[in-house]
Amino acid sequence: MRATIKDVARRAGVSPKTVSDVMNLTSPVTPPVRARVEEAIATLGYVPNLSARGLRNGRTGLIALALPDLSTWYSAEMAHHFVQAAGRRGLSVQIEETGISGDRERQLVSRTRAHLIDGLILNPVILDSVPELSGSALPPTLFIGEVAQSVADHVWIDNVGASREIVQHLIELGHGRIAALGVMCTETSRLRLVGYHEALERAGIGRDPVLEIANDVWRPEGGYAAITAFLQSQPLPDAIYCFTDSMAFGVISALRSLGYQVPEDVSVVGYDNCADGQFTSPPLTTIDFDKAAYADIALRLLTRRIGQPDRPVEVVTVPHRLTVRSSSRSRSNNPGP
Amino acid sequence: MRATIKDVARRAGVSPKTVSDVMNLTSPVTPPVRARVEEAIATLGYVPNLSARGLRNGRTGLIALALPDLSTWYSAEMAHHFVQAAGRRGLSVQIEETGISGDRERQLVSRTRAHLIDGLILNPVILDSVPELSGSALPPTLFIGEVAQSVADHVWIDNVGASREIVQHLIELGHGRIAALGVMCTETSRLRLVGYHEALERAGIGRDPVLEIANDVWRPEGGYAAITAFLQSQPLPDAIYCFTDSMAFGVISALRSLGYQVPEDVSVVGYDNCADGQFTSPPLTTIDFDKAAYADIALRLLTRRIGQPDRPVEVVTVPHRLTVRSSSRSRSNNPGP
DNA sequence: CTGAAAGCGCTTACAG
DNA sequence: CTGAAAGCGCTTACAG
Repeated sequence: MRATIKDVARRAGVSPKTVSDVMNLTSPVTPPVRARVEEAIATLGYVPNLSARGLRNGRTGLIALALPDLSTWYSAEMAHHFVQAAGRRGLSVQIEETGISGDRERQLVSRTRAHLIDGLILNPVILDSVPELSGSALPPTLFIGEVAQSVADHVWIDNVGASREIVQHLIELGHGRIAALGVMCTETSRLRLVGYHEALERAGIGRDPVLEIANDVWRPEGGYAAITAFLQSQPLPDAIYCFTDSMAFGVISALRSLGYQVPEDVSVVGYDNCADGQFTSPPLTTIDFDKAAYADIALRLLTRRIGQPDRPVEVVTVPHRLTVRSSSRSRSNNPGP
Repeated sequence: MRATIKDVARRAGVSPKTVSDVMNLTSPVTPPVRARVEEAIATLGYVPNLSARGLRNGRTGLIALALPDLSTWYSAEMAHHFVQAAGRRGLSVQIEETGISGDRERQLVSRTRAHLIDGLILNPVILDSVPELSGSALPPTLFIGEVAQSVADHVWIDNVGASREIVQHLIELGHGRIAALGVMCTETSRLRLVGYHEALERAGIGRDPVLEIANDVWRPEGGYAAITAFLQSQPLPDAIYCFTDSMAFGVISALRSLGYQVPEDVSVVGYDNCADGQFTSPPLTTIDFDKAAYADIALRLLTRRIGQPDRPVEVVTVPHRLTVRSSSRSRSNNPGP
C-alpha cells in the first residue's frame, strides 16, 4: 500500500495538518519539524493522492486538450506547445481526439465535464451548435481555432486576412488561375475560402468554382488524392493554395509523381507553417504564427477563467505573417501584373 | 454549483446508493425507479465527480503516456494510436513529454506517480538506470520502444533484426558505401547500429566509422544538418540508412538542395513507416509495423498489470516488415552482387 | 506554531 | 430491492 499523509505524520511525530503545511506552505513550520517531516516523506516514499486532493480542493491540475487528429502536423505541433505551456504552469494535459465528427465533439464536451479536469481547450471542427454549450455546468472552456461563438474565451488567427494575404502574394507573382484546395463544410474552410475570394475580387479576377477543390481529409493523402482527381479533368492551375501545409505536402508529392515541377510549372502554398514545411521539396510558402505564444496565451486565459468563472469572455487574435519560401515563384512566361 | 449524487437522490426520492446502482449497474433497480433516477440525472445535469470516484475506487480511468517529443512524426502517430486504443477501453490519456533528458524521465516516473493516473506507458530515450524504477511504489508501468530492462512489461520491435534487413536490402541493391545516420547515445541508436553492423559483416563489407554519422536531433532538421555537414568533407555514399523516417525526410531535402537526385545518385531509407513517408519525394523505403496493434497490445498488457500488479513481467515483440518504395534502387552503374 | 474534527462526493459492505 | 453508515486521503476553518 502507498503511504498516506497519516503514515508520514505518525513517523514524523506530528499531525497530518503539519505534513500538509510542509507540502503546501500553508502556514510556517519550524525548521526542525520541517526536517523531520521531509525525512519521513522521503523514507516512506510518500506521494500525495491527487484524487483526494482534487476532491477536497475542487482542482486536479489537469486540463483537457481536444484536437481533431493528433497524427496531423498541425495538431502534433500544437499538442507539443500546449503540453509545454501547461507544464510551465504546473498543469498536466489530457489529450482527446475529436475526429471530424460534430457528435463526438459535443459528446466530448459534456463527457469531459465528468472527468477530472479543471478546464477544457477545444479545437472544434464542426460544432455549429456551440450555443448549447453555454447551458448548465460546463467546465471552464476555451476555444482555439475557427468557430463562430461568443460564449467562451477564444484564441485564433485572422483566417480571412491571412488567406487574403497569401492569395495576394500569388497574384503578385503573376498567377491568375489559382486553385483553393481543402474546401469542406467547416468554419476553418469557410473563412479561408472567404479570404481567397476577397483577394481575387480585389485584384479583379473572377471566381471559377471549378478551382475550388473539395477535400475533407486535411492530411497529405487528402491533398494527393484531390489534386490527382482534379488534374484528370482540368488543366494545371498557375498556383494551388492548400488550406494546410500537410495537404500541400501531399499535393507536391502528387504533382511530382505526375511529372510536374514545383514551382517551375505551378506554385504551391500552404497554411500553418508547420516545422516540416521547411523540408518539403521545395520548401513551402505558408502562413506563419507563433505557436508557443498561441499556446501560452490560451493557457493564460484558461487559468484565469478557472480562477474567475464569471469574468467577461475574451477573444484574442494572434498575429500571423506570410512566410515566403521557394514553393512559390513568378510565372516565368507571364511575369506579374 | 454542480449537482451531486445526493441532489439526484433527493430529487428522485431515493437514496444515493440507488443512484450509484443505476449508474454503475451494481445491483438491479426496478424500471420505474430507474426511470425516476435517470430523469433526475438529466434535469439536474448531474455528472459524477471523478475525483471522488477515484478516491473511493483507487482508479481514475486515466493513464499517462510519456513520449520524447510530440512534434515528431513518430510520437504523433503513436500518440494517436494510443489515444484511440485507450478510448476503446474507456481510458483517457494524459500526455507527458520527456525530451531527451534522462533526468526528466526519472523525475517524471516518480512525479507521475503523484498524479491521478492508474498506469504509465513510458517510451524512454535515455533511462539507463531503469533498475531503480523497481523500487518502492511505482504505478503500473509499461515500457515501449528500446530499453534494456526486465522489471516491467515491455512492447517493442526487433530493432537489430529490422535494421539488418533494411541494410541487407541496400546491399542487395548493389550498394557498398552505406552510411548510417542518427548515431547517438541511446539504446535505440545502439540497437539499430548493431543491426547495421551485422548486415555489413554478413555481406563481408568492412565497417567504415566515417560512415556512422552522429546526430542526436531525430527530426528533419537534424537529418538535414548532419548530412550537409558530412558532405562537406566526404564523398556521397551509395546509400544512407536514416534511423527514422523524419530524419530521412530532412536528408532528402538537403540532398535535393545540394543538387543530388534520390534515388538516382543515392538511395535513402528510413525506419518506422510513418504515414508521411509515403509523400516524400520520392516515397520512402522503410521498416513498417502495425502501430494500431502495437498500441492495443500495450494497453492490454497495462490494463492487465493494473488489475494484477503481481503477475509476471511480459515482453512482446511486435512483428515488422521491410517496405520498399522508390527512395531505394539499384546502383545504375554497379548492379548488385 | 500545532492538533482534532469535519467534510469534499463518491461506493461498498451491512442491515432490513 | 433499498437505506444508513463508514471511509477513501486529503485540507481548512477552528481551537488551543
